[in-house]
Amino acid sequence: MKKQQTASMEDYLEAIAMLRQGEQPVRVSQISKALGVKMPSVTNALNKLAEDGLVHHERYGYVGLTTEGVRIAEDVFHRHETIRLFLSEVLCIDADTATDEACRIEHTLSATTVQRLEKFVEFASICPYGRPGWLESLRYYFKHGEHPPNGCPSKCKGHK
Amino acid sequence: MKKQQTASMEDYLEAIAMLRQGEQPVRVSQISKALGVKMPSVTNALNKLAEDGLVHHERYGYVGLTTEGVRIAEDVFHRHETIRLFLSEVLCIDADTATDEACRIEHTLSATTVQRLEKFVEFASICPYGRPGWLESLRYYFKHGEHPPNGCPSKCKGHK
DNA sequence: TTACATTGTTAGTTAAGGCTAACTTTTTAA
DNA sequence: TTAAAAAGTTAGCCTTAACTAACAATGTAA
Repeated sequence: MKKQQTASMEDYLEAIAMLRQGEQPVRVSQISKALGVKMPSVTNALNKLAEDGLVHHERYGYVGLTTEGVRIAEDVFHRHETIRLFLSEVLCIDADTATDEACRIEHTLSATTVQRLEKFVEFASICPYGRPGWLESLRYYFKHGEHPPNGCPSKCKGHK
Repeated sequence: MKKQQTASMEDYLEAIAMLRQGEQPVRVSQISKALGVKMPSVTNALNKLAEDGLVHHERYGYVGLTTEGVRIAEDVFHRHETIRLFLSEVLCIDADTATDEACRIEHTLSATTVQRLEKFVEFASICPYGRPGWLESLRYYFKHGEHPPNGCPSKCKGHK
């Protein structure tokens, strides 16, 4: 029953979950806009997802997620956010690119890798002594292609 | 002319480039084995790639890459290696999983992100004072879910 | 040098997932 | 309250990329 969904189907589930957060009930046209596909593609996808027990969708009516659908959507979204944060916070990729890229990678990363990335971002941001020196140093390295001349900036001591 | 190749076509180019490094001339059967697809799929792919000017392939004969084919294959391989190294060296993903995962992600990462990842791995490994303390600290964090009790281990001083 | 195994190709099928065109249902505004 | 607009669906088509079955070429061993 819990068959693995394709990247495309995961995108539909994720989009529905996002739209559900607004006050409006979710409609085919909204999903279409959100994903940049035409409405017939949405109808088609919803039929498949309904068969798999992940959405409910009455003809010409509203779209909703089943419990299992919510579970998967949240999982995808979690992967998305983890990747986006990593790209943005650690690799200093600009916000829009990071979001785009997260959308593509979120479907191909293993659970383990996502876990590690998550811990990594955590490690980088919840440092007990403020932003760790190595992260400053990394940014310097991104910019200049070499380590800072005097080693880490002052905060490295704090991190130690 | 330089039309963007699909993930699948990139895989074929990459596989051919790998096989070319052995002493044997590259054959359809080898590509088939290397990618885990049947021979007709290979023939089909080679026809497309030949049309795009990326491989040459005489019927019932050897397979080779054109200059442009080599360029793309090397680019894919470079992405692959960068990702694999990051997963393996920084996130401590085991070797086989890292390779598998790199195969999937290599097709979806932007050039910028690959560059940053590359610099990151470089930053982490070519530290002027030996393995940086924060990397040890990161591994501790992976294992125990929290920063090391006494801050970085001794090598952090070295890094600073 | 012929018979058989291996290798490669062709033709046709399937599945996913997009699209357009045409039709139906629902909503809205005159 | 009815006509037009908007929203949704259906049907049919296209592309990618795999597959099997059947056929063709090549290589090898008796």
